[in-house]
Amino acid sequence: MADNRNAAADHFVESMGLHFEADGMPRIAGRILGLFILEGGPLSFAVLAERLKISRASVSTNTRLLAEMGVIERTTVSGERQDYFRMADSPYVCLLHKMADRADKAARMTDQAVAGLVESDPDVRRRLGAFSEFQRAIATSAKRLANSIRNPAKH
Amino acid sequence: MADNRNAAADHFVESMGLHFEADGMPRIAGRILGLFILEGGPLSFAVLAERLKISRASVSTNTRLLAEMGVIERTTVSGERQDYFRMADSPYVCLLHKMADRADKAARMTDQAVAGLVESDPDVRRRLGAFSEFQRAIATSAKRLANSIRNPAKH
DNA sequence: AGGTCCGTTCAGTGTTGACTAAACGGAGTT
DNA sequence: AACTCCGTTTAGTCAACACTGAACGGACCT
Repeated sequence: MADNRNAAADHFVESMGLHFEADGMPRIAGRILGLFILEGGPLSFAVLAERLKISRASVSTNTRLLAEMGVIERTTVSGERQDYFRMADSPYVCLLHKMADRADKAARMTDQAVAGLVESDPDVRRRLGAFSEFQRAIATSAKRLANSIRNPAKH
Repeated sequence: MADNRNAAADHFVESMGLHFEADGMPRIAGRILGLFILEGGPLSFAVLAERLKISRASVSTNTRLLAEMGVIERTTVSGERQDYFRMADSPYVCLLHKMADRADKAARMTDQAVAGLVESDPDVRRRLGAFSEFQRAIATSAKRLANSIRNPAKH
């Protein structure tokens, strides 16, 4: 049967699950992405549930999560009632944007703290500024990487 | 009293806790780092517990976590039996290294999957290669950023 | 020795969140 | 209409883990 994948593929799917989990995301979302990297082509809702041995509810939740992140896209197949999914054109760019957003948020939060300080100890401002700069550096670095992926005219 | 900080400072400490929690780390670790950014100077074990209103057990666990990450360092004060902690010289570089390590690990994991494939569908190899490249790009980007922080002789 | 001040470890608690099963609603088919 | 095939939502379960209190052990002082 076609789903009798070899051990390396299974291990990859599982590792992607753990990698996602270490990132604070649902393990199943990682497994789904892993399966798409391996299988590529559009996969149906039902196939995802069957291949990964997960409930339809988990498929629904995690496909939506991945779709909102921009990693996969929902498609349809003519003559089919089922939903199908396929990888987005630039599946990884959105992950970088997400990283950049989080860092930007932390930077803004820090700047807000600086603005709200009553005291003016220069050391405090310096340390807060250093952290804010650090977060902004992460954000710009992630954005730059995202752009270089979008148009590979760089090198 | 000296610990009657203003609201902005308290809010910053709490926000750092949430920021860390969103990263999959203990909330208390973030609060401790936030307090160090604000207070700077060496803080004693007991002061950390008192200021943040957390148990000594939590202080023990999370200071060790931050120390292992390289964000803070354990110090001593002459004539004092208590442990003291202060921010490391480059507190944020280690965070970048940690990020780089995770990406490198994912890249290696992916390459391992490629090596273990029995089939040779070029599309599968291409997609796996793209993901591996993506992770390696993150790793090198993080390392570059770490270096630029270490010696700001850049740009 | 006893006593005090430390930090760590361990058992227990509480909470968060992923995951599931079942109920639900919508759309197509008969 | 009733029926079937979908995907979503919701209530509930389960496991992981942060956090605490208490017991522990080590170091210093008397």
